[in-house]
Amino acid sequence: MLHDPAQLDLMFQALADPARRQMVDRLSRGPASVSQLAEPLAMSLSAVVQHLNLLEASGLVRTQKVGRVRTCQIEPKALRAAEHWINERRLAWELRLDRLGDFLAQTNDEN
Amino acid sequence: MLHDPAQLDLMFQALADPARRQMVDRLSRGPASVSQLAEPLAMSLSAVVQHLNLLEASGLVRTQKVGRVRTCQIEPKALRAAEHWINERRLAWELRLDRLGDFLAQTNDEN
DNA sequence: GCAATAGTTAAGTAAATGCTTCAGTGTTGA
DNA sequence: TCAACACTGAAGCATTTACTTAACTATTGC
Repeated sequence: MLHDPAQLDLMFQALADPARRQMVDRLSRGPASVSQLAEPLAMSLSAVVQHLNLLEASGLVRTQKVGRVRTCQIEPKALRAAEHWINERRLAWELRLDRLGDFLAQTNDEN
Repeated sequence: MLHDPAQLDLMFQALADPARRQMVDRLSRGPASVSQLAEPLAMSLSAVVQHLNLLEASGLVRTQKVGRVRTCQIEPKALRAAEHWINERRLAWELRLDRLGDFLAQTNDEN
């Protein structure tokens, strides 16, 4: 489910913006309201809400509104999906290098 | 070096585009020339070169030109840096959840 | 030498992005 | 009840992005 390309697209796109990464960073230390997320950022609350909506659409953040405050938290599954994508590619490359190394070592032995 | 925010910015931005992720995916299976990278993509070679330049600027891909062909390969260190950023945030969150779980279990025991 | 190959560069353009301000809505506490 | 609070949504705008085409350079193989 989390591996469908469209969702992956939204996630990486969400992580591409420094303000949004800062928000994720803040949320990694615990839940926060929209205003709390906005506080360290040099932009209007409205802008923060727009970023937050993107983060939520990407699945990286989940929010729930109680009364007038919207509380946000990280969705670790989504983070794991992004992590996983990168990890698979890196591992593929590194395993390839290993096999190449083995091959070279082996052909060296044969001399 | 690889943890400076500007570089991280470039990397996540580079990964945000599906065409560029496809290029990284291709490169995870081994080095390729610009034309080889372009082949499965529905866009001009020129567009591919522009994507490639971004990937190189981000540090995710290293290229070297021999004669008239530019050969590209993945830079696993950069991938690891992106992976690491995500992993740290996710772990921070999950450890927090664990501590919270422990706390709740403990306060439950006391009843 | 010269045509084909492999890539590069510049200029232009349409669409997307990251804001802003302003005018709301619903909630809460005194 | 009513002002302050916590957000929300729409419109507008400047910038950036993801392309395109077209003209170009440098290599290679015959």
